[in-house]
Amino acid sequence: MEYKKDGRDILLYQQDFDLDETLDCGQAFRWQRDNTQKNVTYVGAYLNVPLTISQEGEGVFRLKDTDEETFRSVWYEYFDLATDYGEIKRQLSEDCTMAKACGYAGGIRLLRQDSWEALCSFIISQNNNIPRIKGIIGRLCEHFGGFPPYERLADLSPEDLAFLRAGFRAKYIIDAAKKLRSGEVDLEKIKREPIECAQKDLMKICGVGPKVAQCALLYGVHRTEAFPVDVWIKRVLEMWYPLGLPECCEGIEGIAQQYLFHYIRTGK
DNA sequence: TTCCAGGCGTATC
DNA sequence: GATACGCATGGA
Repeated sequence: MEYKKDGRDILLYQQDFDLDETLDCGQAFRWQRDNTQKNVTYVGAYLNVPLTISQEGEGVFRLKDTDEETFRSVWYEYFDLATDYGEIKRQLSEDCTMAKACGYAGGIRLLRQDSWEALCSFIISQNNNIPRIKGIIGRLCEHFGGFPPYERLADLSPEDLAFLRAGFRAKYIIDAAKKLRSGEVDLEKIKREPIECAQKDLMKICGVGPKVAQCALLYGVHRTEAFPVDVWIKRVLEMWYPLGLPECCEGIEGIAQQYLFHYIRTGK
C-alpha cells in the first residue's frame, strides 16, 4: 500500500482491491455507483464521513476531497488496508476450488464497517433482495440525515418506521435498538468473547438468527472466523464441500466465504 | 399470476 | 431437534 496527496485528493496504490467487487458484493449497502463518471466511482460514507472514491486503473484509486489525516484515521481502517489479501489468497489457494474463487474476484476486501450499521443492515437483509435492502437503508439514512444511532430508534414504534417499507423487519430493528441501548446486548463485549457466545448474545435480539448473527460478526466486528451460511453458500457446501471447508480456511472462513459467495452468484 | 429474495419466529410433532 | 408455514414488499 502506498499513497500520496494529489491536490485535494488522496491517490492510493493498493493491490488486491477492486471497487466493484468490494463495494457491490453484498457486504455493504450504502455505496452508490455514479455511472456518469468516466472511471468506476462510488459515493458513500463510513460513520457519516462521506467519500467519493474512484478507480483509475488496476490498483489505482482516488479518494476525492480527502486529507491525509482523514485517510489515515478513517479510510485506511475501513478498507482494511493493513491486511495483505495477496497472502490470504495464497493461503486459500491451497484448495483448488478456493483458488478458482479467489481468481474470479480477487479484488474483494472485507470492509471494517460500523458494528451497529452492519447488524441493522443484515437484520434488514433477511428474506430480501439486495436492491430492496439498499432502498430501505437509503430511506433510513435520508430520513435521519445519516445512519441513525440506535438511541434514536429505540423508542420508535413500527408505525413510525412505516416509511421504510421494511415490512415485518421494522419491529426487529426496534428490538435491536432497545437491547443495545439497555446494554442487554453489548457490541464491545461481542468483539472479544468466543464466537459461540457472541452468536448467542446477538440472537437475544428478536429477528436475529444464526445467519444474521454471523454476518454481524463478520462484517460488523471483523471476526474473520465467522461463516454466514445463506442459500448461496449452502449450494457451495453441497456442491464442493459436503464434508466442510478445507484446513486452509481455518480462522478466515469469513473471507473465504466472500470469494465463494461472489463466485457462485456471478461466476461459474 | 406466481415465484423469489444474503431468514426467522412460531406451531407442531 | 426436525420440519412446515407465514411473513411485508416489490421486481421478474
